[in-house]
Amino acid sequence: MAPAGGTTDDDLATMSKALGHPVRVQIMRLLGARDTCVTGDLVGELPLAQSTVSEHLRILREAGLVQGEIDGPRTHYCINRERLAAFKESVDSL
Amino acid sequence: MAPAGGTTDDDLATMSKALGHPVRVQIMRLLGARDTCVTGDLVGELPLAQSTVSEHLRILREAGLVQGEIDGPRTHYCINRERLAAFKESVDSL
DNA sequence: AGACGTTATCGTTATTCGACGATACACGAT
DNA sequence: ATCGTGTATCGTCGAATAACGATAACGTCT
Repeated sequence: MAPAGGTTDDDLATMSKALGHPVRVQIMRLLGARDTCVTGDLVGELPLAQSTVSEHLRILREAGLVQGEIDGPRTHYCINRERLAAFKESVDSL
Repeated sequence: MAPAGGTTDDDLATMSKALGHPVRVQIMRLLGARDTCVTGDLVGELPLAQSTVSEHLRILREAGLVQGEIDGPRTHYCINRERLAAFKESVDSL
């Protein structure tokens, strides 16, 4: 089975797992709406501790769904469009 | 945010979580290739105990991605196309 | 250099997951 | 009714997850 868009089934599982938490879905929606935002903004939108939000961002980042760019003292997060597209393609292949 | 295809973000998270394991992705592929198959067939294809496979099927079933039809002593599993389509739609909306 | 603001990491705790073997359940056949 | 076959469920154990507070790391400003 040729993996779609250079994405293996393990990648599909990893990215699915990352999306397998309501808060992380919400974070993706927030990032999609604003295109980019700082960690603190997300903390303000969510009823969670700063460290917890940071953890969720780490999981999304390690799955490749999101990328963070350090900008001085803060970090700008945005959706990794390329990876997200690859994920959609993998899901479509099911 | 209007949920796509009657699917909430929680549903999206639940289904993503169900797909968040390589074995379950593989099961979906197997079911997709054969259209339907009996639990025993899947056990034969996977290096896992029967009870473990049954557990994975339960998770996929509870997430709605798969449905099992009892046929005498065995159970035929097949992909729930409707729910899978709703899932794809939800993913596309990200 | 020192203080502040922002974010990531660490340590902890309760909960959930993944895998297995053993067992119970349901059905068809004898 | 009993046996055998195929599945699901239960109990258990180790590993991973989710959440938090506390703390460390990094940049910026004075």
